[in-house]
Amino acid sequence: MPDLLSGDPHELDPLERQVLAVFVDGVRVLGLPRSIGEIYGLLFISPSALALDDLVLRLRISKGSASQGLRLLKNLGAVREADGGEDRRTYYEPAIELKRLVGGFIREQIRPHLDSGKTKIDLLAKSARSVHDPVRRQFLSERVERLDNWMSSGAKVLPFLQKLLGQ
Amino acid sequence: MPDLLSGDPHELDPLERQVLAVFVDGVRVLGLPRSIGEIYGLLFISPSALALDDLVLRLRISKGSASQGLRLLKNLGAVREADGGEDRRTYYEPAIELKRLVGGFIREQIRPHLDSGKTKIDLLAKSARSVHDPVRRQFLSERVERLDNWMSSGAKVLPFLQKLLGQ
DNA sequence: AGCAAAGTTCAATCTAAATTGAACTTTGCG
DNA sequence: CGCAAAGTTCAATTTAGATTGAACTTTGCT
Repeated sequence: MPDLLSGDPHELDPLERQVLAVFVDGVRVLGLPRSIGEIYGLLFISPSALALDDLVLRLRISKGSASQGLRLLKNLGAVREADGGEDRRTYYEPAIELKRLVGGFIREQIRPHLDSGKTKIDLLAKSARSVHDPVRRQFLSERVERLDNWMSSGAKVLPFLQKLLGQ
Repeated sequence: MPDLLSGDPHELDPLERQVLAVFVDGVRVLGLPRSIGEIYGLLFISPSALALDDLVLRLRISKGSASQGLRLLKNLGAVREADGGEDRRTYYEPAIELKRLVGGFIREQIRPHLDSGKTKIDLLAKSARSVHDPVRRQFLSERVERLDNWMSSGAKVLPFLQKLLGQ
């Protein structure tokens, strides 16, 4: 006799779908792929920690995706291994303190770009200084300096952001 | 007799290429396409305003791309039409005040997402309240409330961001 | 008005990045 | 140890979204 409500015990219920949609949207704004939003979203709305297989089954994504997604989320500090667990699987639970999420994102996704940007701009400044035409050199130097100021402002603002979002 | 230095008078010089690379990278972090970085970057490093055709010629992008890119940049307040100009073309120049760039980005790219997120979360809260199992309802309500708090924090932080980056 | 240059639109195409899945490595139980 | 379950890796595939280009509209000069 078939299940009265849904053909698959792993199927997500409507509320879970709604939550996933919010997170899929959220991570897209941050430039992260859909699967990341789905994984974090499901962990976020699940009352108990989940193993990789649970994600594969319930989200219908591949083991590869789940594995890579969990790694990224661990690196961001957005997910941690739950201690305990009966079997030998690793169970994951979401970090739900905004402070931690923001901190991880800044550390992993923002800072590296700021740093490599700073390097490129330093090189640019050098190139600009060695331009022969003095009018052009002057103009370029001004623009490069402005670029440099933007970077500094960005770097200065991050600690404030963290403080403001720290709980 | 061929040109001694480069086959094409429109070709970008190495310094211009470096600048474009910085902007292409920069806009990618913000989730915007490469062409946007190229267009803004070229305007940023050009001593005079440029017309759509200049962008097409120098960046070797299509008229369509240039037109759409300029529209987006105008909407962001990152580019404005230069007044004057000899012919009937429209010439564009970059907005170079960080305040303006940040403001436009927040208004066009961040706020809409925060707003639609808020809406979705309100719906979620409703769904959560109508869950029958009291244990599950309690859990869901807590999580949804947390989500709501995140949104509020995000909304509250934007004015500070603007203030900190203003000037 | 008539015309050509300027600019816009959007379906078709291309491309970069996400996802898959099968082969592989690791883990730890019996 | 030997084995199966768990997890990882990465080349191949798929997909989302950026770009193109040709048809179209708009603009303003003579």
